[in-house]
Amino acid sequence: MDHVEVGDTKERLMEAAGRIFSEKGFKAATVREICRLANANVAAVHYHFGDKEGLYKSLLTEAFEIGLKRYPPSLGLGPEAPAEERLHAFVHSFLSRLMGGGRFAWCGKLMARESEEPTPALDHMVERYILPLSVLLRQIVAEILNDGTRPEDARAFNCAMSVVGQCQHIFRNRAVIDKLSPSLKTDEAGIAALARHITDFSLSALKHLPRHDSAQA
Amino acid sequence: MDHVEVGDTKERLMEAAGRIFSEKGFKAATVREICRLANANVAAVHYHFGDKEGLYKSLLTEAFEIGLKRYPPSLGLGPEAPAEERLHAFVHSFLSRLMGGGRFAWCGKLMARESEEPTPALDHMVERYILPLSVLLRQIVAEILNDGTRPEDARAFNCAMSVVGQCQHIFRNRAVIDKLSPSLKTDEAGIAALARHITDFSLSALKHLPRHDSAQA
Amino acid sequence: MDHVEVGDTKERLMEAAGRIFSEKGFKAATVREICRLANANVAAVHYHFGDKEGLYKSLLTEAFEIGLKRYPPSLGLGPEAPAEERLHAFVHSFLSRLMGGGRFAWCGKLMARESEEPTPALDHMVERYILPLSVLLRQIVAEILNDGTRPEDARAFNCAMSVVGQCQHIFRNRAVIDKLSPSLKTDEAGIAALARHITDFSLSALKHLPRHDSAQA
Amino acid sequence: MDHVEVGDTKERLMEAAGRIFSEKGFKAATVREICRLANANVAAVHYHFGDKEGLYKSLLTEAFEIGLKRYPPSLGLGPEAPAEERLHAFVHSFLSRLMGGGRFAWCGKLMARESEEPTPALDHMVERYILPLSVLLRQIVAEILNDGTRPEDARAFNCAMSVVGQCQHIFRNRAVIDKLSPSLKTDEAGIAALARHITDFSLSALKHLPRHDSAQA
DNA sequence: TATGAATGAGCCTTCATTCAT
DNA sequence: AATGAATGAAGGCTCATTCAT
Repeated sequence: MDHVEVGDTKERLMEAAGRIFSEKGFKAATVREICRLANANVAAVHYHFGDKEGLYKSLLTEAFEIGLKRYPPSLGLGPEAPAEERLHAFVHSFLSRLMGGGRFAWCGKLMARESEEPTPALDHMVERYILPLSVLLRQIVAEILNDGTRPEDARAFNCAMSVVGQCQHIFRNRAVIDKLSPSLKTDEAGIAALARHITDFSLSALKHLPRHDSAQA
Repeated sequence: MDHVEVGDTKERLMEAAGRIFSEKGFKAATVREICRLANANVAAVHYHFGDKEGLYKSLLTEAFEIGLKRYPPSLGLGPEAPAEERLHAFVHSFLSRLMGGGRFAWCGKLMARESEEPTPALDHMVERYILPLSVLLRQIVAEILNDGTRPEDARAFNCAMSVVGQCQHIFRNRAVIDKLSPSLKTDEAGIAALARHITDFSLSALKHLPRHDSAQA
Repeated sequence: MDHVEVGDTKERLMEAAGRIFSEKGFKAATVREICRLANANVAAVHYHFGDKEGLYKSLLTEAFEIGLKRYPPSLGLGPEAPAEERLHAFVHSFLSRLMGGGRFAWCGKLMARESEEPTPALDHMVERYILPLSVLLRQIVAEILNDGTRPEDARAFNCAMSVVGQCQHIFRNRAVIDKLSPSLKTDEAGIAALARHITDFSLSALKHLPRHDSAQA
Repeated sequence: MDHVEVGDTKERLMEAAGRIFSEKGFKAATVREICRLANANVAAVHYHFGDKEGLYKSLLTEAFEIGLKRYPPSLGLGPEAPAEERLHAFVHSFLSRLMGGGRFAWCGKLMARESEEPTPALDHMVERYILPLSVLLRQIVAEILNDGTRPEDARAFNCAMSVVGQCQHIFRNRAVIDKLSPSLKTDEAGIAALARHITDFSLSALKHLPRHDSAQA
């Protein structure tokens, strides 16, 4: 990875910051490294974004905005599509955001990082982006459960966590998984296969989940 | 949290480092902060452990050793116990290691951190601790699937990932979950409830998973 | 204090620079702050004045020019007026330049600053403005002494320093004086009272100063 | 001026900081420059004093402490000595503190600087050191006035300001005075001569000051 | 065994200045 | 005549580490 070369300084800075922040986190990333990658002067960060945190905040908003536009959680399906297909779309898009390569590969990674090591910017992100995603998934889950569970019930929330947890797992444990199962690929086909498995696993679980699930909260 | 006060300097250092490293990660943690918490001199780290990384490595081994001793994945069950119960034990112990409080609360957290941001020490940890855990879980899973799947098959591996992913999820997304569902507790009872849900969800999935699962690898 | 709003860019820049430089000194003042106050672009300074020092130099000349025009050391008195009154005028105008408010409040302050932390521009200021002031005061002093002392004698010089020193004192020790004597005002009436005291003190001294004043130089 | 070479690092740092701060003021002085002069590492400042401001505060206290010990305002005279002599001692010691050379030449300069550009540390300095000096001088002045004026009266305060103002003047206007009167020396003899003049001027003033001095507050 | 002191590298930030338009 | 963008140097500060005792 040598230089980001497209766009004006501000764009190059965001692209570079996206890569670095998503890989190392806010603290461990350095402005110098970002600027080196963006082929820009250190002072440019402070001119365009005020300070390191300002750059991070701008980036975080863009990350959600771009990430959700590029891989929308419905993948084009309307709300009238079968819940099973909508679940698959949710899982597939979620995985793609996290694992996908290309120009905006950092978006999903940054979203995930912010969730694990929150900064003061998290509050707004939850309200604006994450809550709607959570609601959507709980609606799908409740529909599949088909046992009277409502999206706002703890039962639906727990199941939604089970789905999302599976999606994040490979992203969060990349190094370990590469060692345990070196042949597991994460190219487009690999992602598709993973999405298929997670969807199947979750569908199978939801369709037969015993009603006495003693969920709290 | 003011000072660690038990044991000699070396022990206090490890206890303190456990707390700090597990909360902030290797890079963001500072030797000074650890020493302040341990009520020790900055130079003590380098005397006892060579350098910051040496301290981290010593700690990591201890983390797995202590963590797995305190919450063994079988929770006392023998290999002859029903697979359903052994799955529950695996999940419950996993959650306890990550979320549990008390004297060695940092062990599980540190194990998880190392998996997400690997250091050169990871290789050894995988061989010595993680691989056996993975094998154990895949055996349980294969037994529950009961469709000819062997522990070393990709099908079992994927299902094992589905289980572990659910377990890690709440730990990795603490801040977001606290906002989405503020009433969700993680005390002992809360952990037990979560373990019940994850076990039920996974059992339900495994018992009805269609055979054509097109897993790769 | 928000923005300077009168005049074209160059004028606004000088007005703003006057306020900032006179309050903070050359080094501590920043071009950015001046431009913000002048509602002008950072580059404007370098366009109009070459660099920060160029702006300062232009300003310094203006400061003396405007300051001495606004509060001339004679306050309108002719050379035929009694020496006592001319001394009072000198003291009063000096104090007004330093402490007075209003549109050009910065002029006197800047003159005093330059005297304390000289820049290369000082030489010219001394020749053009300060020396004539010094001569004027020494003439007044010599006339009051009325013991054969000539304006160019060390005796007259020392007495002139005594007068000027009293005038500058309150300006230079504002913060301390405010604490020692919080009720001391520096509005127009306060300045007048101070001028009265300094004049009385100095007149009393000059009229009875013993002849054997062993002044050097 | 190359290096400060006596004492351990902390002492060298304070000596060097004394010189630099007293010459340039808090803002314009740089930690790097101080450390270069002290032949110490930049980090040493932060180790011994926390930060730049901590160094300055430590220094300021020392400045008053050392300065007043080296040149006590009474110069050894007891309170029973004639007021005229005590005034001379006050003036002479004040001048010596400001203009004197030698090992601790910076003490008086730093005291004066703090008075002109106050930092948050000023409050304490006023209470602890400056107020007693002010009281002492006002007692002397009131005694010389011998017209019923008490030390706490505005009349005494104004006269005290007149004395102190004369003392500070040469220090604050060094560059200008050097140009107006190049032959004026500030070696020990020069300081003594100046002290004699200021004392004579002030005594002459105080002894004949008209009673109607319309001083305010 | 343990520690107060010291160090050099690197951090984020701010500065006066210049460039291209 | 004026400006938004960009720059290299320098600012204070913190870091992990080492030294001398």
